[in-house]
Amino acid sequence: MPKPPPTSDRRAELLLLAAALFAERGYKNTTVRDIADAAGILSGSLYHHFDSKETMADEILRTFLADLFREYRAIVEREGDPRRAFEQLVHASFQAIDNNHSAIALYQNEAKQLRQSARFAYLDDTDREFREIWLGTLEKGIASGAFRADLDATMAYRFVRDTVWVAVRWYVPGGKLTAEAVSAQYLSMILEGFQSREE
Amino acid sequence: MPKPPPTSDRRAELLLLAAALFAERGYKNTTVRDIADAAGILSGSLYHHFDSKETMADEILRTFLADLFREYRAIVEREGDPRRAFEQLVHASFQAIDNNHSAIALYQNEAKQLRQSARFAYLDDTDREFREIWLGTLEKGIASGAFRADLDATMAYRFVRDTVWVAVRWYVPGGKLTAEAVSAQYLSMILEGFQSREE
Amino acid sequence: MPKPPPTSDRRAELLLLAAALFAERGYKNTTVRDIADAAGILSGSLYHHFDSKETMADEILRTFLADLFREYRAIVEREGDPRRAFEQLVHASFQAIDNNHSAIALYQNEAKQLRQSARFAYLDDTDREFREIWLGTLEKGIASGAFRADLDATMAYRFVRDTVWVAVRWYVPGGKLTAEAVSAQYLSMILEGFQSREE
Amino acid sequence: MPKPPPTSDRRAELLLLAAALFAERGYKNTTVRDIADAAGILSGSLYHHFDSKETMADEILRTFLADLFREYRAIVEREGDPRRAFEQLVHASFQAIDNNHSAIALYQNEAKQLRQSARFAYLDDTDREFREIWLGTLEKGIASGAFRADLDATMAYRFVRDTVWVAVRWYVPGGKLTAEAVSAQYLSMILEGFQSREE
DNA sequence: CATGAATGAGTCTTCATTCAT
DNA sequence: GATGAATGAAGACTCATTCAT
Repeated sequence: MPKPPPTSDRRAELLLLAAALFAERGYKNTTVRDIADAAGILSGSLYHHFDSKETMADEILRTFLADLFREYRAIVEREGDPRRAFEQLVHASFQAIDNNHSAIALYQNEAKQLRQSARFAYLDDTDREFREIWLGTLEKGIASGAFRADLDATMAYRFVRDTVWVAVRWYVPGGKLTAEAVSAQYLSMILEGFQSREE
Repeated sequence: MPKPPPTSDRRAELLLLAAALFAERGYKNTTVRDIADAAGILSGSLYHHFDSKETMADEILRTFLADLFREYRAIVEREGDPRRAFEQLVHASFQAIDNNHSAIALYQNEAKQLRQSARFAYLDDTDREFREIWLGTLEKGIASGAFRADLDATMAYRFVRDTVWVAVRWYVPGGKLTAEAVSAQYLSMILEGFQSREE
Repeated sequence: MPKPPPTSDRRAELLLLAAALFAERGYKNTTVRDIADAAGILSGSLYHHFDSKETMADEILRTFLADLFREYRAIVEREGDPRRAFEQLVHASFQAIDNNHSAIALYQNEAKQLRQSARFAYLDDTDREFREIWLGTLEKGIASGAFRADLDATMAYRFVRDTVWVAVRWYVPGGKLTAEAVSAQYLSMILEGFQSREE
Repeated sequence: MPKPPPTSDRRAELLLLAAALFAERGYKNTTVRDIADAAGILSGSLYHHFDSKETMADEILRTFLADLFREYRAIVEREGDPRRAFEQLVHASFQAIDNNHSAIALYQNEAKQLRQSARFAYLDDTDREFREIWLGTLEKGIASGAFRADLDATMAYRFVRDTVWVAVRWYVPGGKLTAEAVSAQYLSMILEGFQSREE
C-alpha cells in the first residue's frame, strides 16, 4: 500500500478540485461540502488544509495570476516589436485558458464579487498591471504604424480583453480545438477584421 | 398626494429593483431581503407579488429576451443585405445593453447556473435561435462576399457574441459613452481589424 | 340577476367550505387562503366575516356539538329502556356522521390539539357530558340485565365511542352505504359479537 | 464520565424524541426546533442526522410498520386456526401500541395527510397488506364457522381495525392497564358482544 | 489527518392578520 | 363586502466553521 502523498501535494490536489467546482457551479453555489465530497473526505476535514473557503479561492487566483503575469512580463520585456508582442500576449492568454481553465473561469465569473472583500483587493492591482501591459502594447503598435492610427486604444483594449478571456466559457481544454488554433483564428479576426478586402 | 401606481406597475417596479441587485451582486448573493429592503418593504411582502426569488429572475429574463428577439427577428426579416443586417444586429445589441442593462448582466452572469434548473430550460432554445440569427447573417455575408471568404463562421459567431455581450460589464448606461458610439467603434474594429492597411 | 344572499347565509356558506377543508386537509394544513380561494374571494376578505381562523373552527364545532347533544339528551330523556336508548344513540351518531361529516372529522382529528387553547376548553365539558350519557346508558343496561354483567363499563364506553366516531374516516356521505345500514351492522356486531353461537 | 453512545444510537435517540413530539402535538404542529430543543441541540444540527423533517417521519413509520408486519405475517403463517389467529392479531396490535406508542399515534393521526406526498405512497401498500391479513383471517373464520355466518366481513374488518388502533389515543404505556388486559377485554367484547346471553 | 457532532448566523418561504381604499 | 398591499412572526433548511476524539 503506497503511502499517501506529502502534505503540499494534497493541498494542490484539493485546490484543483475546488477550482473545478468553483468554475463549474460558481463560488457561492459550491459548498465546502461539495469540495470535500469530491475529495472523498468530510467537510470539516478540509479545515486541516485551508482555514476557509475564501482561502481556497484566494490561493487559486493568486497562483494563476502569478503564472500569467510572469509570462506577460517576459513577453513585453523580451519582445520589442509591438505587433509580435501583441500576438504573443494573445497566444499566452489562450494557452493559459488551456492550462488553468478553472482558475480563469473563477476569475472571470467571480472576481467582481470577490473584489469587494478586502482580502481580494489585490485584484485591483492585477487589473491595473493587466491594463498597462495590453494598453501599452496597443499604443506602441499604433505609434509604430502596426495598428490603425484611428484605433481608440482604450476601446480596443477592452475589446481584446473581453474577447480573449470570455473564451473560457466555451473553450474545452483537451477538445478538438487546440489553444494554438483558437489563438491563430482570433488574431486573424482581430487584426484583419471580418470585411473582405476590396482591392 | 400622488396616487400610488396601479398594481401591475408595482410588480414592474420590484422587478427593476431585483434586476439591478441581481446584476450588481449576483443572483445567489442577492437575498430576498436585499430586494425587499430596496423596495422599502419586508421580505415576506415580496411574496405577495412573486412566488419565489426564481420567479423574479425568470420574469426579468423572459421580458428582456422577448424584447431582444422581437428586434433581432425584425432586423433579419427586414434587411436583405447581410452586412447591413450585421451592423444592425450589433447596434440593436448595444442599444439593449443600454436599455436593459441589469437583465443582460443577469443573463450574462447567471444563465449558466440557472439553465441547470428545469425552469430555465428555455434558455437553451434562446441560445439556439440566437445562434441561428447571428451565424446565419455571418454565413450570408461570407457567401455574398461582404465578409472574408476564409472566415470561420462559427468562430466568428462566438467572437462577436462574446465581444458584444461582455460589454455589459463595463458599459455604463447614461455615461459619457453612448450605445451609439460604442456600437460604431465596435463595428469598425470587428469589420476592419486592428491592422493598418498596408497599401 | 338575483341579489347575493343575506349576510348570515354567507357566513354559513363559508363555514361549510372551511369545515370541508379542515376535514380534508387538517386544520393546520388548511390556510386561510385555501378557504378564501374555495369561496372565490381574497384571504383578507374572510376577515369581514370571521375575526380569525380559530373562530371558524370554533363555530363549526359549537354548532355541530349543540346539534348532537340536543339529540343525545332527547334520547336519554325520552327512552327509558337502556338497550333501546343505546341503539338510538348509535343510530343518532351515524346519522350525525352523515349530516355533519366535516365537523365530525374536524372534531375527531383536531380536538386534541385545539383543546390545549383556552378558547376550546369547553371541549372538556363536552367530553364529560358525552361520557355521562354513554356510560350512564351502558351502566343502566348492565344493571337491567340487557348487557352482560361482566362487561367493564368504562372499557365498553371507550370501545363504542372510538368505534362509532372513527367511522367518519371511511364513511362517505351520500355513498352506497347509508347511515341506517351502517348503524344496523354496527349494532349487530357490538351487541351480538363476532362469535357464532354454539347452541 | 460515561462515553457518548455510538453514532447510530444518536439517530435512534433523536427519532424517539421526534416520534414522541409528533404523536403528542401532531406532525405539522411540531417544529424542527421543538425536536432539537428536546434533544438539547440547535435546530440546524438536526440536519446533520436527517435531511428533512419528512425523513424523520418516514423513518419512524417505516421502522414501526416493518416490525408490525413481521409479527403479523408470522402469526398468519404459523397459526392455522382463524379464531386463534384473530386473537393473536389483536394481541399483537395492542402489544404494538404498548411498544411503539408514538409511531402508531403518528400513523393514526397523520397517515392521511402524509400519504398525499409521493414519498409516503408506500402507505397504500401497507394498507393493502393490512387489509389482506385481517380480512383474510375474518373470512377464514366465517368459513370455518368460528365467526357468525351473517357477519359482513368487510364491515367487521373496518370495525376491528378502527377499534384496535384508535385505542392509541387513550392507552397509556406503562399505566395501570396492561396491553395484555386491554387485549383480553377487547377480544371478549368483540367476540361475545355486549348483549347478555338469554339462555 | 480525518471523523462526527454540533454551532450560529442566515436564507427562502409561509401564513394569519391588518388596513387604507 | 371586497381588494390589494403589506406586516411580523415563525418555520424548514443551508452552510461555513469549530472542536473533541
